[in-house]
Amino acid sequence: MHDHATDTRPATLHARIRAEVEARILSGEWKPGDRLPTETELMARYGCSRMTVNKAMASLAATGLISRNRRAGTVVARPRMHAGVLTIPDIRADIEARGARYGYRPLLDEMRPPCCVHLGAEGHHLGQSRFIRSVHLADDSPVLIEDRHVFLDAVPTAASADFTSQPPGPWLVAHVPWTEAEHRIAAISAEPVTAKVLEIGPGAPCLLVERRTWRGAETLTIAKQVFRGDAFDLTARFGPTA
Amino acid sequence: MHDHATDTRPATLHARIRAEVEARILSGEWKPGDRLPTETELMARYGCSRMTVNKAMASLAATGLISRNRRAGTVVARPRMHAGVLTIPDIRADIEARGARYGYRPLLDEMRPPCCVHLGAEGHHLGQSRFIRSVHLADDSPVLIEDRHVFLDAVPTAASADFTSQPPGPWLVAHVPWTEAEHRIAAISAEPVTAKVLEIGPGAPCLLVERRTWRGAETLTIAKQVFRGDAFDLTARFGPTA
DNA sequence: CGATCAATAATGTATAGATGAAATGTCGTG
DNA sequence: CACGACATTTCATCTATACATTATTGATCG
Repeated sequence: MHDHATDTRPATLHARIRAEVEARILSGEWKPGDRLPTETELMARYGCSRMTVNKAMASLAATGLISRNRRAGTVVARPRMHAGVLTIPDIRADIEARGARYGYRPLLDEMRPPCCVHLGAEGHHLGQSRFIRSVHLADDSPVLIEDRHVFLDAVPTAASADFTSQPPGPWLVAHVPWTEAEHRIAAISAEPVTAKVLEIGPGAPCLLVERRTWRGAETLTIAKQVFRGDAFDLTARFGPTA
Repeated sequence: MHDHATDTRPATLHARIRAEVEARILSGEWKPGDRLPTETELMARYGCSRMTVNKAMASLAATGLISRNRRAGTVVARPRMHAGVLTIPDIRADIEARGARYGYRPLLDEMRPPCCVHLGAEGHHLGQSRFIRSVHLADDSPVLIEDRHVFLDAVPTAASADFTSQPPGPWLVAHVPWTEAEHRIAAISAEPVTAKVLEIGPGAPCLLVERRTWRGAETLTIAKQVFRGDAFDLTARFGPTA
């Protein structure tokens, strides 16, 4: 019951320092842009040498969690998702890159009690969520239906966020750092209702993307997106760490 | 002659060491499984302290390019898609995970002159390639058609590889380290010919995956895969570096 | 001949101090 | 008052050294 967060593994000193700093950032105690203690301060706090602190911080900088600058100090990096690893599908950028006008229209926005969310065999309890169903448009024609749950236990600030003009996706990546994400991608036939909303023939091919994002063991959000197959494709790029 | 590989920017000493070792691995000079010099040897070669060498090697180990063991030394890691960052779709594992029997049948295997490959607006010259068209089966029913180019300038050993019983995908990930990959994923309607091979109705939804892989600036391989939409979905998971 | 165990060689971790580079602050001059 | 030169602070890196850890190696012993 004490497994505070998975497990604190103080294997080595610099690993412990790294883990603690990381925990504070992921917990939100140190927010993006915040300056964190100087190496000298941490050195004093942990009673170790600067090299040890340096190793921990260099490691965090390598993964992109923090950003270090000479003299300017070390700050928590804003949660860009890349780390050079992945370009998450940014619908708006994608649409505008094709020269089309992006549009967003929320259809539904309601609170869902915990019981409403049941998926997978996992007994994981997912708390109360805010559920947003929305349509994304390119030049006024709908290209994507999105059903999204944002779990308020993990992201309490989402309760008061305004999703009438801004879709929840960009808001989340801008405000909430995550540690893990899973995408499930499939090709499906459009169901009649879906087809009507997307203005395509029934049975037309659609791209289904189910995305789930975690911070540590907590599920942050689950999204189910249905794209018009003829209007959209995903690209994911994996590159060097640089 | 000076831009040996992109650019050697010896910003710092350990970065330079890291870059040089990395270059030798990616160039194929040091192959997976090879033991590379000990820290003491590198220390002598670069005329620096062991800590500096250690920093470079630790960094490489963190990204998964090399594997380090006490006493046993450091070896070039076999190119798993490392770092737990991405689970590349392994068709065979996926099929067998569902309890089905995996099958592979090559349909075509020929050399293609350089001129045959033309894609994108890029003027990049892609050399001679080996082209393999194949079908992957689950319990003897076809689920995937794959068209693959392997570029022999970048992967000369592929010229003599045996792709009659083993698909080129697994062979490549086992033998060739890559630095960059791009996936383009779309939902399409099956064309009549494709539908016939996949034993589905014409117009049925299919998942199209176009994958392109680089090592540095060189294109290694381009694959176009058409999955039966009802039989398959992709999952990609991005997780912590641990 | 084979199992056991100690020597050894490699990496992993840590400390302390020196040096370098860059942004900030201060002071002096036009 | 404005602007440039210098000093200061602070972080980044490198060196040198020491000890810890661990798997291989090889010698010893049953």
